[in-house]
Amino acid sequence: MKQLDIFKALSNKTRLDILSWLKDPEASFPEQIHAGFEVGVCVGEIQKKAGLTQSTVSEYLSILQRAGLVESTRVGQWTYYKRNEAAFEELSKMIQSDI
Amino acid sequence: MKQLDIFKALSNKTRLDILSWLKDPEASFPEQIHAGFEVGVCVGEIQKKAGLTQSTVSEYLSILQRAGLVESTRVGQWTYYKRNEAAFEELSKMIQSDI
DNA sequence: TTGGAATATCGGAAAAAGTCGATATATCTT
DNA sequence: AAGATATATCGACTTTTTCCGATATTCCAA
Repeated sequence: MKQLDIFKALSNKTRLDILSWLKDPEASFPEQIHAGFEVGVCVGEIQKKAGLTQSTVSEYLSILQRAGLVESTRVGQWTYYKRNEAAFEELSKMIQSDI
Repeated sequence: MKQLDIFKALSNKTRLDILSWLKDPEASFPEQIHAGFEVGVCVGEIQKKAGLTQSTVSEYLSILQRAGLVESTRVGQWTYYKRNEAAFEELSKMIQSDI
């Protein structure tokens, strides 16, 4: 069930924080050297801000991605993650109609 | 954090089912003898439909209540639970603005 | 083509959630 | 007051989630 995966993905403080940071990357992260923020934010920056290990943050990002809440783009050795705003709109509507 | 409690409450298949049943009690439950559906549905009916033990369902309902998603009314020996629709509207908006 | 940097994946220990049966509490009936 | 019924709480066990360190993979640069 897809709903369930979304709610599980949102059931963790750090993952909620990450989503909120990605809402305004310019404000939440220092300048990125290798790409503009349009592509998203790379794992390393998110990891530093989260204060958890690299493996944990990588895992968290993939949980968010499997839930459809973020999208990733690989550019060279970096993977950039950004929010999938459409998913949040859908979620908002889904709560009004399906739940 | 309140958001987190809401998402945790929604991170369980049975609890999602209960919320959906409570959306249309007349359709989801046999007639209640001791009260109309305005007050909600009693724990026993929900338990039968969920197919889990009484203790588990009671616990689930209190998780939903702590998250603010349902409200309870005690009438005699029965506790009736119903949805708190305002909470779902708030949640829907919260997803659009806060998350 | 080798070394280094960024990310992903794997295996495991600890904490949390799911679920049960037994028991406690509250209320109704007689 | 006693027994019956509905619900809540407790203690235990199992499953899932959290989070780590170690290792694998991918890609870049010299």
